[in-house]
Amino acid sequence: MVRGVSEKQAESLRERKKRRTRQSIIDVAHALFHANGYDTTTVEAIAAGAEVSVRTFFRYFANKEEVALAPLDEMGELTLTALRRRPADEPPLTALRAAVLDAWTIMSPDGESLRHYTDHLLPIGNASTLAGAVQNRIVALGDRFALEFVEGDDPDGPQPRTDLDASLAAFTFLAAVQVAVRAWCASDSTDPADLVATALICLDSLAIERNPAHRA
Amino acid sequence: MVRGVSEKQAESLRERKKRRTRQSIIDVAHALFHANGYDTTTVEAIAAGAEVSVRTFFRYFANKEEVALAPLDEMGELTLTALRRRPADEPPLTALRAAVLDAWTIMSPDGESLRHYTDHLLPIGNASTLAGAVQNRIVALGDRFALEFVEGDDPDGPQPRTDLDASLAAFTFLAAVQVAVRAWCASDSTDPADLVATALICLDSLAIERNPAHRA
DNA sequence: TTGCCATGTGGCAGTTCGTGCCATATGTTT
DNA sequence: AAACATATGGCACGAACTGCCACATGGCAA
Repeated sequence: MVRGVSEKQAESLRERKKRRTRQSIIDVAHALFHANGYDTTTVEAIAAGAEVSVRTFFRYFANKEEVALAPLDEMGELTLTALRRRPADEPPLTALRAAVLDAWTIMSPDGESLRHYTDHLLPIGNASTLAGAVQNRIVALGDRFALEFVEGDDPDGPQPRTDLDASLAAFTFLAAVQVAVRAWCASDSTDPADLVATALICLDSLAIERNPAHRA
Repeated sequence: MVRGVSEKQAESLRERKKRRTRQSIIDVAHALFHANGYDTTTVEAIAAGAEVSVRTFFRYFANKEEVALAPLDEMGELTLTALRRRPADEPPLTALRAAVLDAWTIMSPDGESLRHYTDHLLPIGNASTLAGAVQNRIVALGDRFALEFVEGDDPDGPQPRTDLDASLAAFTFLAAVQVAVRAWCASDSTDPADLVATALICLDSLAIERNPAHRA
């Protein structure tokens, strides 16, 4: 974080307090989730640990799921940022593949940062209560991915095409990543590098089954 | 329903009552959802309409979502059954495409049966509260699809392959269908035939973006 | 410093979903 | 008709949220 110093003064005391409170809630919540599991951890306990009232907790997070999935959201934002840095004429699947690799590995070549996320998200992935909420985030992310491709809507570019194509690229991509994540979770590996490897396999074989002859 | 008569006697009075109660709950619930929306319809109201206690409602359905998505589950079972009728040596995506067409159209060439489902599911699709639960069903269905491909595990068949491939086929397929369903819902069409057409477009263009040269 | 205004916070009452427990009612079998 | 299995209802309870109002705290101007 070399830059960012210059704009630090713009943050008032109020805003700093809010940031700290928010982060404190997240930290306490994830510590409790890790220790006791998501379901058995009450909002009351989180609020007590973060030294705020339950009412205030719900002012920072709309529900218990939101605080649990904050790291997932952060990862999504990271990927989206990486996607926006790709050249506009790149085919969607190529750009997405590169973007997720950037977000996962470039930012931390040793995989430590990715591990930071997986550590947070692995125990949560086992909470079946959260599965629906996770999927919701993924769908929302897919829509934002798709928007990137139709927005760069120059008619001469080879890729942009229709909304349907953009959505298809985004959601097949996310399906591949999900398959990889689920396979990695099901395996006994805890090494983030294995996750990256699995994801690459899935992304590479995304389009291999092009049926030679369709029976319409 | 020509057959099925022979096994009717096997259903005792108790079982008949339970079936009727269950169906009554579903009917009342969906009528209320249609009239007032999912969120504002309380379990208490459903139970009252079906003339059972709230406690009994929760013996038939684990939660409010389950009764709302009962038609979706039924459609999933239909598709799975259709999939099992496909020849074992068919490529996964081909088989899935044919299966969903069977489930959607063959069983009712005029599209009336499909409309029956869309009528039930369209108002529910607008309830964002249910989005997560819907996704949960889809993931569960995808796993069952994938199982069909690895179970038929004859090493000489050209398709079965690894678990990863099976999952990829299932989930990219479901992603395409979802994109189609969402596009159809976003459009102003209420004609199920348009849904089928959109789904076919999505399924056909599933694998078209095979990037000629990957930059590994 | 003083005072005013905007905003963040806590507490409380209330709604809804969902569960455990036990008594009662209904169907089934001998 | 008695004995058994199972379905139902009612109640108490916990936990997630929400609306409302009073209070406290930070920001800003005279």
